[in-house]
Amino acid sequence: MKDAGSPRILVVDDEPQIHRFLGPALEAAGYAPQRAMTLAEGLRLAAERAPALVLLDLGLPDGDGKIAIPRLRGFTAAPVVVLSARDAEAEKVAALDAGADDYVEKPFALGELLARIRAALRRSQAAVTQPLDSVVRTGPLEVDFTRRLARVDGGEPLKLTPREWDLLAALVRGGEGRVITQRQLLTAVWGPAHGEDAQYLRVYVGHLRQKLGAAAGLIRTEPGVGYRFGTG
Amino acid sequence: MKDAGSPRILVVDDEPQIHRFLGPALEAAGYAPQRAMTLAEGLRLAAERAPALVLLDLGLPDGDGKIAIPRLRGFTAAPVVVLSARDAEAEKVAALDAGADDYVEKPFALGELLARIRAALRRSQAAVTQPLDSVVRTGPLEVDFTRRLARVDGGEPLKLTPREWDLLAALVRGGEGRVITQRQLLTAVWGPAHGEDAQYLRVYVGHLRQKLGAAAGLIRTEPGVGYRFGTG
DNA sequence: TGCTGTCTTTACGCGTTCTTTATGCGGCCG
DNA sequence: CGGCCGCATAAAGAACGCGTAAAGACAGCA
Repeated sequence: MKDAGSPRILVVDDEPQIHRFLGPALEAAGYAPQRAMTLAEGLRLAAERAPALVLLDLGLPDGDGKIAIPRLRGFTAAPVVVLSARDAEAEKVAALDAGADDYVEKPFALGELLARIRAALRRSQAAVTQPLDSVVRTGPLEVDFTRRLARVDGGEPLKLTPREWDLLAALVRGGEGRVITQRQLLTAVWGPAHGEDAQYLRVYVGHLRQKLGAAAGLIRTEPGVGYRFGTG
Repeated sequence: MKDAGSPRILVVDDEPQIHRFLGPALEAAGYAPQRAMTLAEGLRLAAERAPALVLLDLGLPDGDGKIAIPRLRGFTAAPVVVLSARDAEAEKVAALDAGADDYVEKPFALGELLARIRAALRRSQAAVTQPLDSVVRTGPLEVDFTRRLARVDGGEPLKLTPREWDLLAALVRGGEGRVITQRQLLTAVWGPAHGEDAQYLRVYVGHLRQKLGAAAGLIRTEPGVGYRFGTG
């Protein structure tokens, strides 16, 4: 995405107050705000103006904003930052699962919103230019993402089934020391539909630990939450 | 958001005396007071001028100040400090539950009010930077939200159960010195259905204080209201 | 058809965590 | 002074989550 002129930011919200507040603020921050009051208008403008980023309110008069996310994704890769007054965890997860890039709860500080906008734009830039490292070493474990190989202590490549590999990859990609929730792992490996089947995880984490042998300790359980990958 | 010039403080109160008293006092303290006598005017000014903080009286001619708090929260995260009559503890709790950041009992000492204003502004400033680095240090306590870790004096990570972690996170996220009501904590950790089971809080705050050891003093009880996190 | 490897599902033991109840303490008001 | 309320702490049974094993389902393949 080119940075010619001011990046356009499409604001989809039905409250005039929000537009009064955000319009000048976005301009002052060097963006060109586009204004839409309904979902239909938002989708139309997103198609016509090709904004660099979309700020999307979830509570719109003509429908739940969540259903708009897949439709937006159909014709633009612009990051979607969801604005919502609902602080319900479930809403947040549903929006992110639907493809939103970030989520800002509606008592928002302007500074935080701008920081998240910058971060989202930075990511969308980086996604185009920066390939992920294809090989990651962590303690005795070496994971080669492009070859879909994993080995321990430089020995023979592990014989992993597809699901086992996906699970290991999801854990390693999360980064060392980072907790990855059960739902994140389940949606990454089995898809959003199986976000509740935690038993799958127990079974396959068990398989992985067995095959990892000396590196089994790299997968640590975070009870009630998920798993954490890494040493120490 | 630019911090050019003095931070604006919106004072919403129907008593001219209060404005006569607070106006010069706030100016002398380096703020730019904005004056509103009614709820409607206060909301309008809050949207137009984007004040850094709102001082809100609860007893206004055109409606209970409490209902204004969610509306303010819809478009700004500027902290709201409530001015309340002394003997109305229920009012105080309701305002905090509605999203107020702090309360000052009327009649108030100017020094205390200014101190609470400084604290609230400090918190809102911190809120802009915190979500990005996600590590918060407060006295001897260090909390890493993305890693779900907490440690005291740089020692070993605390072994916290899910509920204990959720409770600590809710307290720390509130910011240093901020009061969080029992209901807010209960709904954050146990869900809205358990908004009344204050005994849970006593049990788990007890567990937390025990595990925090030297940092136990960071969780202070606010009798009849909730808990306050932070030093001093 | 039978074999093989993978995935899904069920069952169960075990340790941890949560919930609930009981009890003591201190402040506040009549 | 005595009773009441809210807070803090301890303890015990109930409930839950984790890990493991193992059986059935299903597809690929000879």
